[in-house]
Amino acid sequence: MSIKVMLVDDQQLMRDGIKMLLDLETDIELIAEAGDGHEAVRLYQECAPDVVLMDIEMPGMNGIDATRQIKTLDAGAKVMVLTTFGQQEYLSNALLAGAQGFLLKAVSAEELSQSIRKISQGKAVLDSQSTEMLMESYRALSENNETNVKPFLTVREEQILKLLAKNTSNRDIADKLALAKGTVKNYVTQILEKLQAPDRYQAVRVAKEQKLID
Amino acid sequence: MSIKVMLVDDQQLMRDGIKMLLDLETDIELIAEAGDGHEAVRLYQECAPDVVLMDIEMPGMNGIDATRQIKTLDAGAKVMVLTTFGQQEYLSNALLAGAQGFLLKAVSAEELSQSIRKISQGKAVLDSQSTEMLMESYRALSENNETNVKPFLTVREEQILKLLAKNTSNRDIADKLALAKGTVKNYVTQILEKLQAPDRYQAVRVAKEQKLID
DNA sequence: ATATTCGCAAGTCATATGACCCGCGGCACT
DNA sequence: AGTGCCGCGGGTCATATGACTTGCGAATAT
Repeated sequence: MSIKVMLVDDQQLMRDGIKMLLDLETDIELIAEAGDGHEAVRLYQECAPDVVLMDIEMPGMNGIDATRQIKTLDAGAKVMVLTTFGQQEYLSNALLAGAQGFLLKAVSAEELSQSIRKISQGKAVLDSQSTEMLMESYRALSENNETNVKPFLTVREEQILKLLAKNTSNRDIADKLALAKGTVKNYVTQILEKLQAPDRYQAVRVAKEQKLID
Repeated sequence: MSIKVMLVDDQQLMRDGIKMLLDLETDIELIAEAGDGHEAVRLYQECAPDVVLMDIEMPGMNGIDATRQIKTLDAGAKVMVLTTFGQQEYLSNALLAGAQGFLLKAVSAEELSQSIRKISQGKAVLDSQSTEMLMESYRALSENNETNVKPFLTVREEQILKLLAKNTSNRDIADKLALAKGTVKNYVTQILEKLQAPDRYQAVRVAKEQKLID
């Protein structure tokens, strides 16, 4: 049983070239072609290909939006984005749209067919350059991620956290510290955010775990 | 010129196995072996290998810390982490420690030697399963990342941004809007954060690009 | 002419406030 | 009993303030 592939690209020449390459592979069958996003979505429903090769820059609907729509229609769809330019933004958008694969058109024919086989088995596919970019982005994001950088509370926040641990109401905390009730609520919200807790009770639990109090 | 590889793993058997595999490759030369992190760091400086194959779970210093140290000594070091278990945490830590490669020991001999060649050329290497995990993590992080969800300004912020665009000083903005100077500064800071700009001038530039003003 | 100091603009951070929303329990009206 | 309204606690958000830091240029001292 050969792998059924749909090819989406606005350039006829590119489509023809890829068609030629895939013709050489006995286990890969090109069953549909589309020239823009709308056509791609329509044809996907009609042909149910195993793998979609998706260009990004296209007139009408672009490849990212098309990918999103196809993934909405069929969460199991396997979409490999295939693009000339490896901007970080393209990669990011492709992944967020749900693509499992992302290749630059600079890849060799051999690499393309191997990648099609991989993605058809449900594996994720990324070329080296994009892997590098993704790693970089991941590092940058991790470092910025507030869950990593905000575990510590200010003096006021700690005061209030201690009262929370004694099950004190906002009203009572406000009286004790001579603050407006709204102010206390605000601090509680801050604490919840910093401790990644959904409410005051969980916050106290987390704080105890992390030895911030008691 | 063959690729000089250092192998770090606490299990003798694993080292011997990999040695055998690499012996079959004429362009890959195993020049050093270490059984824990400390030895790895020491030997790295002595032997200056092109590529380090690094296990994670080891007695004494683990592979993650060793990777971090090696990358501190030599930012251009090429470290490929090679591990039995593909936990998300291992992958994340390896990347944050600076590894360019991450492979599960489930890979084939063929894949290992190909990966060594790739990483020696400065390319990033990830096996399919880890690629999948990294994509997932990236998606999760991106969604939580406040830089993506906060492009919009409040009424006050917009007011102030417009004045910034006219090159107004904090003092003058404060007078015009009947606010304390500190308040204005605070709004400016918020705007900078939301627009991802380092200062007021860049903020205005970004705002114009994104059609938020003018 | 150079070094020092002073002041100011910009920016960061903790603090503070109230408007608003949501869910829930009690209470009145039917 | 059912329905609807009220009050209240909890939580989020925009707003507001001033203490503190830093970089820079102008004034002053050497």
